[in-house]
Amino acid sequence: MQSGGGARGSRADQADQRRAELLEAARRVVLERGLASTRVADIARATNVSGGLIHYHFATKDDLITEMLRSTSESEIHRLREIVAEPGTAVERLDRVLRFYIPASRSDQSWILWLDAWAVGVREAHVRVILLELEGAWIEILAGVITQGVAAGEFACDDPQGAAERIDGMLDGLVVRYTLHAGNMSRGRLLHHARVATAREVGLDPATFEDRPPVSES
Amino acid sequence: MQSGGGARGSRADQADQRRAELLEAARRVVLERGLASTRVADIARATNVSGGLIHYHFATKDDLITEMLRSTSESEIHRLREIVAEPGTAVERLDRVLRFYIPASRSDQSWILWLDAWAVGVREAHVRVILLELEGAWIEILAGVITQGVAAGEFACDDPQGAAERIDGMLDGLVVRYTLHAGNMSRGRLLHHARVATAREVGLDPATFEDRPPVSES
DNA sequence: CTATTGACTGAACGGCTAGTCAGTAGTATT
DNA sequence: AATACTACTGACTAGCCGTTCAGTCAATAG
Repeated sequence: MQSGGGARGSRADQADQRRAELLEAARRVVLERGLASTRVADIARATNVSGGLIHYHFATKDDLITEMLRSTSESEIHRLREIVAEPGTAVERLDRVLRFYIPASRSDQSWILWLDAWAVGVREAHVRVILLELEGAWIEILAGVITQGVAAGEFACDDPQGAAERIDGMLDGLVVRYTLHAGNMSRGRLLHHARVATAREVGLDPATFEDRPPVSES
Repeated sequence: MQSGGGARGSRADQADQRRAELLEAARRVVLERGLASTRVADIARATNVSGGLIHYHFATKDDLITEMLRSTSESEIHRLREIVAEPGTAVERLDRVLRFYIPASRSDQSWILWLDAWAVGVREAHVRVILLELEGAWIEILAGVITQGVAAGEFACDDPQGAAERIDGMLDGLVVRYTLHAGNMSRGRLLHHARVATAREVGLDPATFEDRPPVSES
């Protein structure tokens, strides 16, 4: 006689909702204060909840943080897959991926999370797994778009996997520079670098990317 | 205790030597345990010294860590400058820089330090300054070699600064991948990527780098 | 010689924080 | 209505860790 109807007020739903709320709060707090300075009490305060409740839903702080990283990674991968699935030429879809990679502005701090996670991932295998999945998805999707572009005759590239790894690596490194020293690397310059290097990898004139109209028009 | 070999007996020298010893121990311990898990007591133990002595030479733990990062960065920059100063064609010197960038083996963990430092640098400006100097030196030196190669007629590149930024970024990103998931990125593949992308940036056939006979390196 | 300074020790302090637990209120079950 | 269960609270605890400090010993100065 379980209340299988799944009404919004059911206890199972309430618990799931609270868990999601705590994960989201954890993400916000970690972005704001950094992983090393984030306390369980900070996350509790950000949710207007007692400290004890955190440990009712998550056995340890590590569990909470790890699940937060996992859910963030999964949602990034999901959005990325949506973005490449949208219609367009391979050039358009590839450029969309590049623009999605790069923080929209200085206030977009989502990359800070991964800088923190890299440092933790060096020591903790379960975090490393999440990072590997995220980076693997990026490379796989980049390689897929390139392969499709080659098949469509848009690109010339005899090693799409290698090209994807190089592009992904370059973006990672440049975003670090952008995140850490925004004064020395504007978003425009970052995007320019991404497009120049990508154009070379797929055998196009860099202007092909640069000159694309910013939004659909006409 | 021991008063060294005679000339090094003075108290000022003793203090300097102890400071250097503590910095070096701090570096070893941080590489081994990670920045977040490094305790003052760990560094004291690694030096066979009391915990109190650390604070006799360094006001706070942060001071010690920051100075350790600074001295490590400075010595890396110094070695890098030596490497480019050695004679050879621009191709040879550029390839030497690439090989110096990439960890010699899995046991070369020096990059772990910078992964930790990136995460800290997001929050702390004095660490960020050190990172900016280090990355700036790399880019400046890469751009210098490329410019010289262009002048010598070896390279074709109309934007050496941009090329250096892209190469530096790609190396950073790929080394992260190598450090975190060595199973997915061998040193050979990393070096291959570096050479392919660099060759494209300076207008050479990638085989130019690949086919060079292995030169004894430091 | 005595006085002073500098390097160093080891114990102790105090602030901080992850995790615990007994209790409460509200909801589903019988 | 009585019972059982679930989400939640807030006070508490245990232990970690940076920092301090009184005191020791050797080297140097006067």
